[in-house]
Amino acid sequence: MTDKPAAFTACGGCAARRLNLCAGMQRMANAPVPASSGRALVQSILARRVICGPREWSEFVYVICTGWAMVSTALADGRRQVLSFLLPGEIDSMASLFEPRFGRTIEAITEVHYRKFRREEMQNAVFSNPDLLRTLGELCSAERTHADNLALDLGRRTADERIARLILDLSKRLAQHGMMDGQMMDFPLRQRQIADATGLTAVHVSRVLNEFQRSALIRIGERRLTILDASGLRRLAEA
Amino acid sequence: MTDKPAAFTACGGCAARRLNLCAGMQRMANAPVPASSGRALVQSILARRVICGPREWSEFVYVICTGWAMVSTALADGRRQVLSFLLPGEIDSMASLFEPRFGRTIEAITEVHYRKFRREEMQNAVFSNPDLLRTLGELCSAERTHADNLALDLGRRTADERIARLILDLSKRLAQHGMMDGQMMDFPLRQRQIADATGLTAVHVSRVLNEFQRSALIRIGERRLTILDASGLRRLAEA
DNA sequence: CGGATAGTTGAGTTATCTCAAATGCAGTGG
DNA sequence: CCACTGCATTTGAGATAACTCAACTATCCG
Repeated sequence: MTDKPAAFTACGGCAARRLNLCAGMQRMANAPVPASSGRALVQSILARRVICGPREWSEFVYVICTGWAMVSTALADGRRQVLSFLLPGEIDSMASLFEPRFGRTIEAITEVHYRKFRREEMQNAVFSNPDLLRTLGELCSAERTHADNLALDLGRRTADERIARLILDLSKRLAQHGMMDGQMMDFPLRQRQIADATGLTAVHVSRVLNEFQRSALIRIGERRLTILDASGLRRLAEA
Repeated sequence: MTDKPAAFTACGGCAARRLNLCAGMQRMANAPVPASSGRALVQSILARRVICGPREWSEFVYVICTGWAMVSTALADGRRQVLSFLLPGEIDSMASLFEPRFGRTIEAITEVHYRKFRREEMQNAVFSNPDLLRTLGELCSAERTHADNLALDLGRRTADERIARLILDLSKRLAQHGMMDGQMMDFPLRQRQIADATGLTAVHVSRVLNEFQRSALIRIGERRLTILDASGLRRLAEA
């Protein structure tokens, strides 16, 4: 829970596109903390810690600055569905700009630096700036597309397809952030988390991932993933 | 494709809540067509017809006035996922207020009367009225909740749970529209459509539905559904 | 170093799917 | 009005993708 303005250089430069906070909002993310807000709004949190719990009424909107986070919902009996992984510059949902989002948990996957904006201030900023308003629309639209694809994945695609698509989606988003090292990327996800994102079990994820490695599609190790055969992977995913 | 202002009385009175267009927008739905728009914006369409195709660039936002419609995405090989069923007063997605929604098909399930608003006019109306703006936020939030639940259903719930929940969700929404007749409701859905909404096959939907009937939870016939044992159904759904 | 967490692998199970045939029902055209 | 065609539903039988359980190993973290 320390102030770390230095950490923000990481989100300054990237040309965010899809679920990301685009230019306008990124500017906000990097802006100095408004004098009006009486507390430091920049936070850092350890891997695996909860950033915002499902029953927490929060007056803040959270923006990831560095690291990976995830958003999930869960059932009383422990079944859990990951709704999205958040990369730097991303927000848990446009909807949280309007109302606190009950039932969703945001947690850190790696160590995360994030920034909290008072919902009200953020709303005012957005609604008073036509530029930001347009951005809002685009993000809303992108978010909807993401939700649609998730439903299509979970409802209609096979395990292989879902996992291939997850890998490709992450690599694409990381590339947009300039976070790909050739075909290699950071890959801090646990198989359990992949399972909860794809509606599978961890055991099955393990089998599929190993099958992918045996077929020389990808290579995983040291918490990093290399795409060896992008077109093969895409063929699997596009089905 | 005829003008049918009379049809709108049906959407005038209901206290819309979740995905519905609430008070403010309902007022818009019932307002006279702006003189500026050079064509009749009220349409009627037969059951099973497509209202807006997946590749169609539409400058309109569609609001259902009477009847049931559905929104879906599909894969090239025919696999299809229904994203939501639309009841009177509902809009396909808040996001369509900002951008045309490619990849989604809106089709009529029953005969449908719907209204088209020019996206731009609707945007202007919403952004110039703080009341509508608040409504927008609520709807955005409700829509996100719906999407989250859909993912949780498809990824983590059993067939029985999904189907029980679909029935309860529809009955709840119909009740909000004053469209329940005691425990009885219109139920124009084909099993194929239920299957595509729940990520199952039509054959399996048939089995589950019959099992529900054998257990005296529900009763289906004549395109109507009666909930015989609401608490039993809820117990199944809540898992 | 030691305990906890994460990943692998095998064997057996099951929810759901596929295929297929039989029946019902609705709309069409003669 | 009826035969005809096409869709929707039901039901059975068998197949399979993904799951569960369980044991083992590897990796991480304090």
